[in-house]
Amino acid sequence: MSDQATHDRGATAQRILVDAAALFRRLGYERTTTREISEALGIRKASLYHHVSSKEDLLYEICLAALRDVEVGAQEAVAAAGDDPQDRLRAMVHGHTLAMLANVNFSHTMLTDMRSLSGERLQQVVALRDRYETWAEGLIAAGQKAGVVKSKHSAKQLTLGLFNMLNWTMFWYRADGDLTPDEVAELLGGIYFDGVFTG
Amino acid sequence: MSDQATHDRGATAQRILVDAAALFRRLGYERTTTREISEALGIRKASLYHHVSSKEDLLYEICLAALRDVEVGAQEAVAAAGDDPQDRLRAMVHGHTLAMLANVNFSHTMLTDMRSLSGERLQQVVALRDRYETWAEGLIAAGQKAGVVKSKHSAKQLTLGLFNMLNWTMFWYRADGDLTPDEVAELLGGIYFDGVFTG
DNA sequence: GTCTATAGGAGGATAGAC
DNA sequence: GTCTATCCTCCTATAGAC
Repeated sequence: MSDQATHDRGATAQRILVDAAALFRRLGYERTTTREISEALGIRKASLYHHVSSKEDLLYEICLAALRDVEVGAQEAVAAAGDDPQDRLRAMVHGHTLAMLANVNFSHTMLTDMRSLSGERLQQVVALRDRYETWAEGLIAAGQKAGVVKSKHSAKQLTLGLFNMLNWTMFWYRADGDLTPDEVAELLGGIYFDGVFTG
Repeated sequence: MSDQATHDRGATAQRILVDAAALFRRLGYERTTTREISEALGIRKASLYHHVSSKEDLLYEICLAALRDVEVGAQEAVAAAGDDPQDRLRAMVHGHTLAMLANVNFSHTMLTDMRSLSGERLQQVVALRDRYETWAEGLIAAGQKAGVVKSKHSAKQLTLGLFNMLNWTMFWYRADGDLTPDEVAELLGGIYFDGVFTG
């Protein structure tokens, strides 16, 4: 998790977020109890509330941190990639994947348990996600305009396909698995950009 | 839902599954209460238990039905496709996508809330899913052997990419949206097989 | 096959001492 | 900043009448 993510939080509050995200990924937000979170931290359940105002607050902070980290990771990679539309798209996939997998517990929680947020907070998280996806759609549209991305489908539809390819990864990625984050990015980008068929 | 899915269930029990799956997709399994399910059916909460032995039973039946429908849909499509490895892979994507979207509430619940099953039932559902994914991996491996699928990555890794591309669809697909199931299959297959870059 | 009533437990959150 | 004790609500599931 970036320092930026937590620059205004105490060290304990930050540990709570990290431990909670690990539990949320494993058990799901609704199934995880505040008692389990406190036990992971070695304190009593009531002590949590000195640092956090509610369980839903934890979810909210995790969603914001996850979205911000991926957005920053992808956009910095693209900014460093120069002007070539294909290079920019490859950089987006690489930056997105590395940021997502560096904090896979956060990304997983955000994508699958976002629905447990209530009212305004849900709308805010959805709006942030939509803003990011619209930015990605712009990269694809630029590629189409330059003639390097196929135009059989709209940029909107190709963006749906892009996030299909990227998002599901958190369900099977393991830090101790066969593939490094770089290799995952290379695999997914290779398929998305060039396909699996020869010729 | 296929008749096969439910040939040994009463009509009411089947309605309960359908209504429960719709609620589970919208709210999540853990958040959905038996009261909400019973209200969707127009009966009292206690009356549910005449048809179903527990809330978890509902989830279990939904997972089994979802897996079986997709597996049957994909395998029948492949059987009808003949011997060409590329045709067989295209048929798999088409059959899988149509079956998944025909019962998107079931597929969504299976893929996201499977983790709420306990013990033996979870293992059983995971084993069925793994069996299906291994079958799909075999189609890809056959394509590699025939030289029509790239061999830069292993069949296992290309299969991870395939289900990335397919599974996330249920998070955004809407029956009243822009795309028909056929168009979704064409979009996702087009990207997976041939990529989005020109040339 | 559906109902009313209730058991029995767990969950999130708070009060107030230390 | 952490603790013990407790409140209050809501949940799944069952009992037993109709």
